[in-house]
Amino acid sequence: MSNKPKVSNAIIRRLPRYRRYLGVLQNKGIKKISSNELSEIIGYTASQIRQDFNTFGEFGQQGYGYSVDYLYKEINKILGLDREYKTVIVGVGHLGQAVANYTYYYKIGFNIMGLFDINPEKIGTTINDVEIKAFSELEDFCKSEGVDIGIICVNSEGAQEVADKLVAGGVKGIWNFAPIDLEIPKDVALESVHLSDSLHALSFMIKSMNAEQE
Amino acid sequence: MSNKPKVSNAIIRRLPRYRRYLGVLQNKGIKKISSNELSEIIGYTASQIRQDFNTFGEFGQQGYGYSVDYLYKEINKILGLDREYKTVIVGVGHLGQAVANYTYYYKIGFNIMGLFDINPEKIGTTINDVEIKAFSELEDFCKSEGVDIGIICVNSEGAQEVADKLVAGGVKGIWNFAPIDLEIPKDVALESVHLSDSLHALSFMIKSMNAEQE
DNA sequence: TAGATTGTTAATCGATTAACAATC
DNA sequence: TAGATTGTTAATCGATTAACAATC
Repeated sequence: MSNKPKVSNAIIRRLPRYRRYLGVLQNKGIKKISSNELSEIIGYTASQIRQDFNTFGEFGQQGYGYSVDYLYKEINKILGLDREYKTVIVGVGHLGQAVANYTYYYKIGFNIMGLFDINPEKIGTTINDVEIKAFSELEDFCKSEGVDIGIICVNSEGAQEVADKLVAGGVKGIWNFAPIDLEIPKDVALESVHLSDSLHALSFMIKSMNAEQE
Repeated sequence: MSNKPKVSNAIIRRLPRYRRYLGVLQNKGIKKISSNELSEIIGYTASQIRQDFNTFGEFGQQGYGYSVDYLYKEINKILGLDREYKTVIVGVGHLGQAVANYTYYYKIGFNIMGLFDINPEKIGTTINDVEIKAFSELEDFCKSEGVDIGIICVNSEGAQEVADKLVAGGVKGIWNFAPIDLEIPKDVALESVHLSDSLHALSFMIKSMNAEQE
């Protein structure tokens, strides 16, 4: 067991954002950036940026700043994006298809090995050359293919059952879009996108802003 | 100008979750719940739950607990869900359609008044009886219909332009699914769902868990 | 009334910011 | 070298938790 200090959730949420901004800088051909310059565009304090990076190592050079290319590569490594993942999508409604096309389009190392649904009319058809299979085959498929990540795009009623099959199939992480908090073993990573929660937070913010103007 | 203390982001993110759990309790026919019982199922400490609620008022009764029905209704009010919102969706790809069907299906006060796209083949067709219109009509439509919320489901290249039109059209909030941080006036609420950031956070968590087992 | 549980103040904890020595 | 900027320690701030008086 390693004794790395646990990385706070706050930092975990900022890391992909750093990556995103560094990607933009890289595309612009910018070669170096200081914590102060990055602070200007990303909105975190320079101090926080340096603290965040130094949680994982020393990526800068005193008097100079950070090399964009190097830092981008290092953050990719930190995020575990220096490898590929085998994924399956369960539930091929609009959301499932959106996610399927999304990961397909961006080709970023999350490869869709299989699509699963319970609708007999969908089973056997394909999306981006990947065939839609019956839900009953999910667990065996995950085992035989060595699937890393299960993406849940079914409704809240079916989501826990899907999660159970994915866990039984040996996935290491679940990306959940059903509006429910899944129960899974603590050695399986879980990331939920609760769209309704997000919309309700927006509703709250709109209300708060109106209240301020009174 | 009201002098309500600004509600922290941490609380804003917990509120929809309280609502969700209270909805489940309500469906189960449960009439009262104590902060301790709620703590058991939602995972926050009882102390935090009481603190959160008391940010907005006194909703409980000493010696008894909280009435599920009453608390649910009050949290709805706090979130601004005691009214309806007029929305438009810009970008009717799979994600836009997923969101359209989602809000349509749950019928929760976010009414889709219009759908917009730049693809001439889609313009004129309908989804759930709502016609897809040309992007060029967006601003005028928002003004004339009094649209409250704009939902951005276009790619990152077009997103800022869409946001500008929505703001010009007078929307009060933007729900953004493009993987970019939009620049909008500070009196317009912005909630972004960065799917790629979410997926990358999952990747990080998977990596961290593997590291722990070493 | 007695027991239970809230509302609220006080204490603790963790995250953010500031400061500055190290060093390129 | 001198100036700039990181890496890192110290100070501050805010959020969470604990404790308990109020009260139903």
